[in-house]
Amino acid sequence: MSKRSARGRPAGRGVTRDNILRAAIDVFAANGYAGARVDRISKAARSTDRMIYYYFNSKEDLFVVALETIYKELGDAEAALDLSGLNPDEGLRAIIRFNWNHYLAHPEMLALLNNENLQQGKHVARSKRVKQLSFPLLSILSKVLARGVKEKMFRPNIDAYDLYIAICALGYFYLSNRFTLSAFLGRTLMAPRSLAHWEVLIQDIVMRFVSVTPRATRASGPGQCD
Amino acid sequence: MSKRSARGRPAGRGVTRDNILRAAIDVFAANGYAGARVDRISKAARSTDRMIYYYFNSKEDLFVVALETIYKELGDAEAALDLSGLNPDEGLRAIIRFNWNHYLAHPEMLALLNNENLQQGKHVARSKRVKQLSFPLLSILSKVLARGVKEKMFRPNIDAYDLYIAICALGYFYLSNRFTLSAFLGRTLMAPRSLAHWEVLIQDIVMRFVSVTPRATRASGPGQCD
DNA sequence: TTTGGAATTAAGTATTTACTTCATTTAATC
DNA sequence: GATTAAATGAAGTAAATACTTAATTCCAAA
Repeated sequence: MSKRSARGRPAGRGVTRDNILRAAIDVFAANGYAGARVDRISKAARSTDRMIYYYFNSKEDLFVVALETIYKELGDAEAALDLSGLNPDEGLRAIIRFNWNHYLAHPEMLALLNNENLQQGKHVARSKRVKQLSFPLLSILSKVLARGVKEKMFRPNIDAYDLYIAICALGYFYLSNRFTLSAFLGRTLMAPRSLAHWEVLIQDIVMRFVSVTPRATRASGPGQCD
Repeated sequence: MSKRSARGRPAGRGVTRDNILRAAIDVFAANGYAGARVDRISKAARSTDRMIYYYFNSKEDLFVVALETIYKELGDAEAALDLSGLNPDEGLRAIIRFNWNHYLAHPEMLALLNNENLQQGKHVARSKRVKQLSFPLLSILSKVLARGVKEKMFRPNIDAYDLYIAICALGYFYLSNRFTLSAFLGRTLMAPRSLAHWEVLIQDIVMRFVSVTPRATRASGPGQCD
């Protein structure tokens, strides 16, 4: 229990700021905007309340930056996605898996977005930085779709936006609503087998929707694992 | 602006209690559990803080009852669903539409469930009353599925739970995340045309998934309306 | 070596918030 | 009409909470 006697400028530049931001994402995700307490954030960041107002202006501004951060991380992850060398079928499957795995790896994102929607998106609407971010996945999806249509693998007239929303929905809802779903269905949803099963199922549903010929879908019985 | 001078037992039995409960559902839905203020609930109910603690023990207990209430209303609506005389295809479509329209008609439900999931389902887990409620839709879905398989319209080995989650996901996410989705996609999602389009799309996606022969799906271009 | 400013600590403050105490009033019952 | 208990009003209270004021320390450039 070493007493932190350091003052002035102990940590490297911006380290405190980043600690606060990370702590804020966690605490906001765990407690919601209104439920998150400023002093809990500062404690989790091993800093003080004052520093929050020093680096960010207010609790609300901090929340906006937290939102922007997770959006930026999504955009970065999308940009790193490489689909070259995949045919439309495998390309689309890769997109679906990417989406699913990003949600799985970033539960804070789901929580923050849920919060933002509970507040009717008032922060996203205001944030200019979010609007400036780029999210390549949608255009990647568009191209894969078009390629699949050209190669007669996918049906024409499928809207990329619609498809994107459907892909997100199937993954997001399963994870975001796992607690009420679990209670409701009396089923465990987070076991590795269950997760792997759902990952396959999402792909099957989407591929069946876009494909011209309903190719033999993989087994869909519960508990499928790799 | 009649000044309410009444005291004692002015309103009919249980009216105040019900006013509070309705107000609580609204305020919890609009602000989240932590963001909801007791005095805002009492004001919205045209009552006083005191009455909240008289009829419900605490803010938390009130939230639990609010949850139980919206769950009960879902169960009741499900019980009123009549699918007799429909073939499996139309039966499943009716189930999907019912789900979608229930979400659409009860936005408070989505908000409350989101909240509950943000709190990791701690209230649903505790509530005995929720566990005692009956939700007939799942068994209805099971039967429709089985009938469809028997009549060679649906593929075998489709899990009813999986299908139920998928149906919920496609509707729930679209509505629950409409604000961030709107900002993200730069699209209006709540226009009547958009809603009608999505209602059709959900059905197409699900029917394509379960059907043995991918019958001609209805037009999927954006902006479909009846 | 001096110094200006960035970073940090300590200690508030005014307000809000969930919840209570206690007296009071009305409706039903005898 | 008296009695009783359910229902309500008025006015608090102690704890939390978002945010400030102000003093202090360390780093880096001049």
